[in-house]
Amino acid sequence: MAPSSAREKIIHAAMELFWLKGYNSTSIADLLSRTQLNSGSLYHVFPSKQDVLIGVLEAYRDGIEEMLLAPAWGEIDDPIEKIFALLNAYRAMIVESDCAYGCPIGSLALELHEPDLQVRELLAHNFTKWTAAIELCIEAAGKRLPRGVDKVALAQFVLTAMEGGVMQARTHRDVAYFDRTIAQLRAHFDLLQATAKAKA
Amino acid sequence: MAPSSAREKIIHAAMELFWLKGYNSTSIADLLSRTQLNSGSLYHVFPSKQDVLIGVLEAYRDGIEEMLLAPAWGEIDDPIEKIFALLNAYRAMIVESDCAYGCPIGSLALELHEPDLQVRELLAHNFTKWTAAIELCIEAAGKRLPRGVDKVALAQFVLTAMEGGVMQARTHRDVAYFDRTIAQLRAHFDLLQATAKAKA
DNA sequence: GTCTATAAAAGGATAGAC
DNA sequence: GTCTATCCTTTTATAGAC
Repeated sequence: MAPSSAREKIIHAAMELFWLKGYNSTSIADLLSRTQLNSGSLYHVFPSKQDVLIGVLEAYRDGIEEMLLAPAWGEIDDPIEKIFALLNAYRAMIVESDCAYGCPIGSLALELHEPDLQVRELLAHNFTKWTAAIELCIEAAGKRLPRGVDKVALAQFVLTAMEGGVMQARTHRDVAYFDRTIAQLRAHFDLLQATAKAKA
Repeated sequence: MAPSSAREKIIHAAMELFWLKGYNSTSIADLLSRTQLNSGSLYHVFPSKQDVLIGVLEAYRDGIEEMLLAPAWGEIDDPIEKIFALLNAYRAMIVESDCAYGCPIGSLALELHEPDLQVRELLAHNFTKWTAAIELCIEAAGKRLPRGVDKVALAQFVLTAMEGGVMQARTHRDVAYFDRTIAQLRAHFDLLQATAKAKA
């Protein structure tokens, strides 16, 4: 599990430090001290700090199934429960961090005010992969949800609920803000399912 | 309308620059050049950069009615339409900024990873005043919403939808992401109203 | 309360030997 | 690919005259 190459060490450290401190507040010196590497090694692999950021965003993008979805879903089969199990995984991270948790992608998306096109597209792609996974659950729920429901919009709404709930829980340092958001989302799904049933 | 005192000039400039560039990416030099002041004047009023931040957050907190709610609501009386009129005001800011708009409070809440207690409480207070205004609308909607609805949770859910919608619209540089989020929130309110009506 | 000059440190990045 | 040393800029903040 210990990262081997210099590249892996740096990406590993940067994923953690960008998450804990943010991009601008993480210095190259922070990355070097954390990895026990020297600047020559870092700059040999990453010509600039932004290239580290790109590597981090690619790692999140490529690891979403293995790092996030698979652990959250375990043996859960029910597609709607998979959605709420994913949200519950975020809840666990909030609690574990004493409510300081922030979504690494969401935080970077708001911290970086004038990102290069490549960075912005990687942020967007991370969101798209996340919502695509939710869309598959919504598809799989089939007739339990109303016929005319906008599946894309509903999947994005789940992401909205996660991001908004995480932001408020973090700001208030109180997981109840997350819980109330998720309870509302659950109510929304329940109402949709009741609607689908009534029309059937 | 032109700010008079040094303090007002700095707060005015900082509100704009923190919003456009973020807190860490706005330097004291940026504030000085924007205000045409010298460092002596700034540090006479604000002993540190963080004190400027505190002043900015206080200004947002104290200006929420006049700067945000009053313009958004104009002559709208219907309490539920007031909620969506406020969200529509955010939509206008998104469009006006070519989808680079970020909520100034939400962006700061995610950019600042280890804020002082005073800063964090000001961020939280800004959110609380926002959701309190929504809560009043929900109260005013009275029996149009179901009896047992959690008004606090629903008001926070409106903030969640705004923040999540803004985040996605900005990241994808496409207002449609905001629109889809708000459409889902509208559907949620419609379902709640239908429920209230059916039980009446 | 505002001016100019400057300290003191941190930041990203580079050079050239090995 | 990695090492050490260092350049150059930016940044926050201070000093002391006016």
